[in-house]
Order: sequence, then C-alpha cells, then structure tokens
Amino acid sequence: MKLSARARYGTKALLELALHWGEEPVLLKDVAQRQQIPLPYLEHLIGPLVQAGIVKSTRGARGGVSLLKPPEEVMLSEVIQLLEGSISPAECVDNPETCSRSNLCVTHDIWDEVKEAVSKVLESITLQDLVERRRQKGQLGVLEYPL
Amino acid sequence: MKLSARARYGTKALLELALHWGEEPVLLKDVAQRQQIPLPYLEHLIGPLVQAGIVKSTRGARGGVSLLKPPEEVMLSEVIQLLEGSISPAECVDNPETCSRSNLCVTHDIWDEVKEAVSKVLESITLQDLVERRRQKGQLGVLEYPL
DNA sequence: ACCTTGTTGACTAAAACAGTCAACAAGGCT
DNA sequence: AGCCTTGTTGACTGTTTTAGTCAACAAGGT
Repeated sequence: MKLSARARYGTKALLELALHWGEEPVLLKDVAQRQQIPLPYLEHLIGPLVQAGIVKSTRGARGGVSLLKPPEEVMLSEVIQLLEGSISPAECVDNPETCSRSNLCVTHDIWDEVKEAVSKVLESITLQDLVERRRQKGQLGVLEYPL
Repeated sequence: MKLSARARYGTKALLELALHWGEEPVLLKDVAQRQQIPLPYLEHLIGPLVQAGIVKSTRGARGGVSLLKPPEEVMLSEVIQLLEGSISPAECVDNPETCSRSNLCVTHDIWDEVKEAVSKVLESITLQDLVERRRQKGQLGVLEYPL
C-alpha cells in the first residue's frame, strides 16, 4: 500500500510551485533543493505535469516552472492519479474482467471500498489547502527557508 | 498503492476458512483451489496467521486448517497489517524520524489522513461481514461450489 | 510402518522502482 | 551571432521487492 516516490515527490513539487503562485517561475533546481528531490528525478516528473496542463514551463534564462492552473483548482487525486497511475489497491477494481468469478468475489468489493475512501480524502484536498496548512505550520511562510 | 498478493490471497484464504467456521478443518489444497491461490504460496501465508492466533492447523490425515478466533472477532485491518506489514502510504507516517523537517512537511499530514481513512474501512469489516456478504451474493451459499 | 498433511527454508525469475547520465532543444542576453 | 541558461527526452543501471517454486522435514492418524 505504499505510494511511489513519484507521487510523493510530485506532490511536494507542486506544493512548492503553489507557494509561488502568481510569481516568477521557479527553477527546477530550487524546487529539487527545497523539497529534497533528486534533480534528475524531478525532471522526469515535470513532463507529465506539463502535458496535463497543471504546470507551465519556460525555457532559457530566467525560465523555470510555474503552476498553470490556480492552486485551488488542482485536487490531489488528480496529481496522484497522474503520477501513480491508479489508486486502487487491487488490479481487479480497475479491470473487473481480470478476475474470474468477480460476481462471487467479496474481497473485490472491499478493495473497491478502500479505493473510494482514499479517493474521497484526496479529492477533498487541493494545492491551495496544502499552502494554507503550510502557512499555518511555519508562521514565517515562504520566508522560512531562504534561497 | 497496490496491495500485495500476500494480503489479497491471505484475505481470500481467511474468508474461505470463515465459511467453514465450526466445521472440520479444511485442506490447504482445497483452500488454494477454491480461492485460486498457488498452493506453495499459500503455505507461506499460513505460518504467520497461525502464530498470530487467527488460524489453527492440524497435521496428519484428516488434518487441515481452521479458524481459531470467531469470524466476527477478526478485523481485516488485523489481517492486512499482519501480512502486508503496514498500511501507511509513506514510510514517514510510521517513522516520523525518517523525514527531516517533518514539522514543516505538510504532505506528511496528508499521507496520515489517507492511512486513517483506509484503517477506518478495514477496521469496520470482519471476516463475519465477508461471510454474510458472500452468502448474499451467491444465494446458494457454500453449496455454490462443490468439492 | 506408512500415508497424509502442514512447516520451513533456500532458491529463482521477473518486475518495478529510484535514480543517473548525457545529448538535445529552446529561449534570453550581450 | 554566439553564449549561457534552463527545461526535455531517452537510454541506461543497480537495487529491491515480490511472486512463485522446490525439496526436505515434522507431526500425526490409521
């Protein structure tokens, strides 16, 4: 039931961008450093996020990445799904045809309920929520960590 | 976020035993066959379940395995935890010391909420619930599949 | 004794995953 | 124009985990 590093790193990266919503693009390098993500790894996460229309990237000097959609419009469920593939705990939840006798299979229903529970949580939280929680935690907000 | 085959197989196996609660021990071979679990694999799941006091095993002719605790006293959370290790979606939920700056780390809180949501579902379902759901599905009950 | 059944541990094959490296594309700056 | 900066892409590697197998063994019934 572990979430992949992909999904965890991706979420942290987006939080970082959300903290800078409306400002200049942030350097990938800085996102990596501040959120403790290996830079070459982060590079691979950005692609899908750009294609999904969540992130905008600008090349060249003074370039970087920034959020394209407003933070309050990005649900975590969306992000996780994009980077993780699917949140269902068992294959048969997404593809009922893979398990024979799904009609009798009670456990199938359980895994589906688990999935729904997770979905519900992740759908209820947006990047904006993360930003607010973060600001509440470290009262200093963005100034907390220089650079 | 996938559940391991260990946990899924284990759950199915216990459901099978719960269906025979109060009867003669069931052969491992039959559990494997009816729940579509590779026998040699199932053998490895039984050990931990016996040690945890959930299952009782009897060797020799007319032996087999049977539930030790009443089905209504076995929560799925217990089973999954035993076979899967932990249900938290991220390491840092179980070991906060592994992630530095956990004080500022907002995502940590999210993963914890996800874990709680899953726990809540799995704690609310016992083997007895599975049995009842199963009986409702296949009206014929145990007779549904001969052998 | 012998047959049946669960127990244990060693082992393998395959897949998934995290992470790296290097070549490249695109855009600003002087 | 040329250089420097920054993101993009794809190939690659090493490690870990996982599912699954095999074979020797232990225990109990008949």
